[in-house]
Amino acid sequence: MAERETERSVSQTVRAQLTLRDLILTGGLRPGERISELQAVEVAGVSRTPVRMALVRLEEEGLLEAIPSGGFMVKSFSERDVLDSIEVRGTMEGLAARLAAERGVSVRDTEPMRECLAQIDELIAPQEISFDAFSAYVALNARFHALLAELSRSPPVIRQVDRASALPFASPSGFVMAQSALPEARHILVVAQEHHRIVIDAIENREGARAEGIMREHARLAARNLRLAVKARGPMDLVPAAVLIKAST
Amino acid sequence: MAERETERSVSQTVRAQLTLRDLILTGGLRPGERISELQAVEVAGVSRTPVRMALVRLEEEGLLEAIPSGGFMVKSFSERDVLDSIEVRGTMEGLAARLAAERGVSVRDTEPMRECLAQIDELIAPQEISFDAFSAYVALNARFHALLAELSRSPPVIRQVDRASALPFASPSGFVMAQSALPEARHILVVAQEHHRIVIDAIENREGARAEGIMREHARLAARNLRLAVKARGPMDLVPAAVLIKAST
DNA sequence: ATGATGATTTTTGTATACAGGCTCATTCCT
DNA sequence: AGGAATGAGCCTGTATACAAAAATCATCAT
Repeated sequence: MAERETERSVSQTVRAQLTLRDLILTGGLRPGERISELQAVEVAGVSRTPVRMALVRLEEEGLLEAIPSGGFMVKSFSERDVLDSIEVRGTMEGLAARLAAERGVSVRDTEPMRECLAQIDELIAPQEISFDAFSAYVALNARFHALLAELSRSPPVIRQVDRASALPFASPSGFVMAQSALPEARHILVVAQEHHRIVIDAIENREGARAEGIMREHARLAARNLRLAVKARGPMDLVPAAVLIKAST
Repeated sequence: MAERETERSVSQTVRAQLTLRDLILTGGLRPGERISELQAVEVAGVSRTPVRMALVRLEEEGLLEAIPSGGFMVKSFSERDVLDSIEVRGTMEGLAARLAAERGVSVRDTEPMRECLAQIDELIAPQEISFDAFSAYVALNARFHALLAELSRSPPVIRQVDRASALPFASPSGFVMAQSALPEARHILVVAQEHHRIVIDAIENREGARAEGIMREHARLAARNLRLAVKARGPMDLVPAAVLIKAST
């Protein structure tokens, strides 16, 4: 009953996973809190089997932690954990970029990325960037990073990049919305775009070290955004999974 | 019935996971072959629920691949995939070493690693290394690498290192047994031990770049072992999951 | 008042039954 | 003879029932 049209064809497991993930990310469950399967069943509106499946998937995603005596609890992250997760993602993207550069790519491969680049250019051209433009940037940025990983042409590398980007706050666009309220917003986006441009240039010129280095630095932009957002004490509601980040001790 | 004493207390899920993993790694299932749950139930001797759980876990481990229409198949890897997986592992271990170096460690932290070092020294001292000594090396080497990851004191980094090492042929000791039959065997072990020594030295001296670089190079030793083993066309039976590696096209 | 112990109650782990979908083989039509 | 359609069998996804283990609460003893 009350099943939404949009979710009608997907499996119960996926539906439960989406529902529970959303619940965790919006703070419906407190970090450290044990997730009762029965409770999850009520929320998701499916039976225990797909709920259990969803919990396992969310654990591998990094949002949940297995309790030794059984069951799962919501994971909590220190600010340091978040910064390290970003560093891990940057390291993996650096590897992807380096391999792409070392192994060479055709102009045909980088074409869709250049398209992304151009579209982002348009978005950040005006002096004042609208909230909607930030949203559009998030999608475009995610696409750019996905394409970059694929440029490595290495399934194992792509897989690991994806896993490193799974945590909402570690993902390439994790803190973009958070910075939308910051005065430094446009500046950071301009710098990020410069990074995008450089990594493509480096890859096309087969400069592996340069490509790797710029992607690592690029990820650290997200780290800087986090620190700025924390210091400003305002835009944190805009960062996904902010509720999972426990106050620094 | 016929339940082994050693496996009596573990959960059915873990038992199924161990059984199926072993079956895959020893070639009981061919790469690309669909794993029937019913068939897995017979093999593991438990019901479908824990089998299904085990299959999901083996998928995240990287041994299985989900089939879009449902179910799982045994994953197959090209030689390039294996080499890339090793590179991923080396990159993550490099990150762990760099962070350890940059953030500093106490002598108390590196003490157990120095113990490992000393024990390995004893093992590889004789000119001829026995098969048993190789086995002992595998355990000691695994312990050293685990300790190194922990030196980063970063749960996200440790987690990602572990995931990168999960594939048998990507693990730090993946190709050690394979090289036991190689003439270059002792030489490689001596060089590997030198790497171990250097990474500790670098970390203690807070030389982040050096620590990172040496761990990357250290992982490439495994890559070299693979190539040697493939060329020699003999010791491949000793490498775990060799059956998953499809002949290079 | 505090700690321990035991019973109750909830929760998770496991097994199994059922239904829908997919695969494959057979057959029929062109 | 080749291809498409149809049907049967099997397989996976889901729900639910049952049992064992864990957590909680109350009661009793110190």
